[in-house]
Amino acid sequence: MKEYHQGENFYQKVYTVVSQIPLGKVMTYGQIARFLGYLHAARAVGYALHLLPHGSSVPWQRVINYQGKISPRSIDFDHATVVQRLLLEAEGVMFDDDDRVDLEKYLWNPE
DNA sequence: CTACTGACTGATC
DNA sequence: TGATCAGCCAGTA
Repeated sequence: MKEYHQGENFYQKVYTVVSQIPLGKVMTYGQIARFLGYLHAARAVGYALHLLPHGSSVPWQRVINYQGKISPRSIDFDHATVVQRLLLEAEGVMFDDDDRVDLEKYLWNPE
């Protein structure tokens, strides 16, 4: 039996990886997907985080896109994106003039 | 089961 | 360097 859609297992893996991102470090959606064995499941990773409730112990703010920028989710109510940047800055992550972070410096590579 | 969407990425223009 | 198109995975209609 093939198990193409991992379902909740996939989400759990995403949460587990994100939870292991050290403070002051960040990861990209694609990197997480590849780490889990999915080469192009970056969108699914973002979906998993989007389902994450507030108050969760998962540091969702440390997950950004490959450009090093925070992905906009709602043009109408993007308060979360602002909060995400503030949280990262509070952790020591510096944003440049283009609102991007230096992935070469802050990207965390899981073992 | 098919179609569309979404916190993405990589290739092309 | 910046915008556009297509591909991929999971979820919902």
